Amino acid sequence: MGRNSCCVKQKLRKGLWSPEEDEKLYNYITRFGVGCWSSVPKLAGLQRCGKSCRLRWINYLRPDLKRGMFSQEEEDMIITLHEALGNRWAQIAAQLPGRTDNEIKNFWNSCLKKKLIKQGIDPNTHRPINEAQLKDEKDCADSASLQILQPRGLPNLAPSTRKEQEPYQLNGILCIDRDNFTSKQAYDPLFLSEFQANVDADGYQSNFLSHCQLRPYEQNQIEGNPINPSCGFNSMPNLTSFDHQNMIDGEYSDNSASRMSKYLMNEAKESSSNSNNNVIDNAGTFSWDAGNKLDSMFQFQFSGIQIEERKPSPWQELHNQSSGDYSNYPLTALSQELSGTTLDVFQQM
DNA sequence: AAACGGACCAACCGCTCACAG
DNA sequence: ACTGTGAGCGGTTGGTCCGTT
Repeated sequence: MGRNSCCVKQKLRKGLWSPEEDEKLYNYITRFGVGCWSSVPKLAGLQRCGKSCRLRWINYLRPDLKRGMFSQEEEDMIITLHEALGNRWAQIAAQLPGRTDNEIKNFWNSCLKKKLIKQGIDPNTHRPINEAQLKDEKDCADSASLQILQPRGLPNLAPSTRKEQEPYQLNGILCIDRDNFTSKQAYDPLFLSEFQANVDADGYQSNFLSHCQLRPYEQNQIEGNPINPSCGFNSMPNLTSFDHQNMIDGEYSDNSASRMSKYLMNEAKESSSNSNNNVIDNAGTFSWDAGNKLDSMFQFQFSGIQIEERKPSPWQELHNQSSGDYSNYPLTALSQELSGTTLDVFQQM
């Protein structure tokens, strides 16, 4: 008999999250921050375990999540970091702001692994497959000597002799020895500690944003691609703006994001065919889930074609606008349009 | 049009670690 | 030193999508 999960024990909801649940969790976290995950579901009024709430927030609801396809740079970085760190997805994700460990893990397993194999590279060792096979055979034969798998370029020293390992360069990226890396978090990718720190009794405080924009990685981005510090998340869709009539009632077991985006695409298409401004008029039908998939929708809306090559996301495009007038931008307008509803965290930011 | 299978991704599970008592 | 609890991580699963036959 296996152990029952906490959800089973407490008869809590499992499976996909409904927009209502997302709304509750999002509103709770943005208002109060993350104190103790185990108490979040109770306080937020959710029939979920804390673990599930945490995962949902980290992988889906966080406002700073970057969505859409991985860029070539990100792809290269993942490969390089994987070579150095192995399957330490959380640490790899820490180097890629806006990406989650889960996302990277899935991307690795579904795409990058195959890509490397296609290129004749063993995804586990990052060496040419023949060489890797030979090495495996050698390792088996040489099982007496216990060697730790090390990234290329590292001196092959036993752990005990590598007490103070210097960071090293790997394909231009500063890396730290795996052992050291494990014990040292480069930085909190979720900045939840800061997030919390910036929430007081009055609610959410605006300086969280400025913290977000001073991340090392983003600083690099800013150098070549200035970000207007004033825009932040203002353009994010208003979570509280649901029209649940348009959603499937009851169980959301069939509530896949893809399906939702399809639904939204239809909404958007209909809107644009009726009137250019109707996107805003129909904004009330956007769910939070919908907002998460807006990237792909905007790709259609702005260019008319599905963009496969690297292009700035709509969010980036928005950031890149140097003038402060975003009134023509659908999402911004959406946010403005809906600002009168219940809790609008973005207003507080 | 239906069936099938691979790809993709969200979410779960179980383990480890850190920390407080 | 031990124990309990919560957080975090990585592996795995299950559902859906989508292309092919």
